[in-house]
Amino acid sequence: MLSAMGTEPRLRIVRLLLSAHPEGLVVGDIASELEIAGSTLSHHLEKLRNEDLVKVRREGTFLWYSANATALQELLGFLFAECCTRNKAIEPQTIVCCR
Amino acid sequence: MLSAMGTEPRLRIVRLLLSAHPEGLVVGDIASELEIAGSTLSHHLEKLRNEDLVKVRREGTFLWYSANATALQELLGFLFAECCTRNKAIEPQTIVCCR
DNA sequence: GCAATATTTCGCATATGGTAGAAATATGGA
DNA sequence: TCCATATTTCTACCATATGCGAAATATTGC
Repeated sequence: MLSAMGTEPRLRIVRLLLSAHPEGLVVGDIASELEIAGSTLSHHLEKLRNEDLVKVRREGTFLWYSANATALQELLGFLFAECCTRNKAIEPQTIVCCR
Repeated sequence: MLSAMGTEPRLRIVRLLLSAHPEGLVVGDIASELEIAGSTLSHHLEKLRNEDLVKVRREGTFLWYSANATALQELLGFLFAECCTRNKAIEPQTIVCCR
């Protein structure tokens, strides 16, 4: 997952999808918004799909991509555990300000 | 940072350093623990250094590498903001169980 | 079935990344 | 100064990743 989000184009895609959460966006709209060629975008979406970071649903000829909150939660949970729980490298409060 | 931690060898390095936090480890010990050739390890450590994910201090002929908590905090904070604050894709409680 | 639109797959050029041996550098001590 | 040890730099090789145009596939409506 880190690797999949570790390139500028794909991080931009994920951020864009998050900002349109939970509906997501149609491929064409992602392409025009981020100015990525269709074939290139399709390639990146495949990688995100492989890591389950995005979900797809078809609506007619359109494919709606959306961020997969569950996967992001897993990733965030893993990092949080590594840094704050399993080891005490970071204080939880420095990240989350939940009461 | 995502990219720097997005390869198996480097994620292993970071996790190992976290488990030895805050003292960290000497390069040679990282190499033998993870069974990575010295030159390869040096290459990975450079990438982690470039992203400020690790800190180094010299002690005689030894270099002690340690995880940079501040950088990890930034990364975690960014992801948390993207998923939980800026957008409401994830509920904070699902990650952190702080009272 | 055919046209129109959306998206993916293919093919290719180029670039970047990982690995590791050998040589170079750095440090401390005799 | 010279030696021993730790680590990095150099160099090369191979695999994988990126980007994109063109062609292929999928879906709907007529």
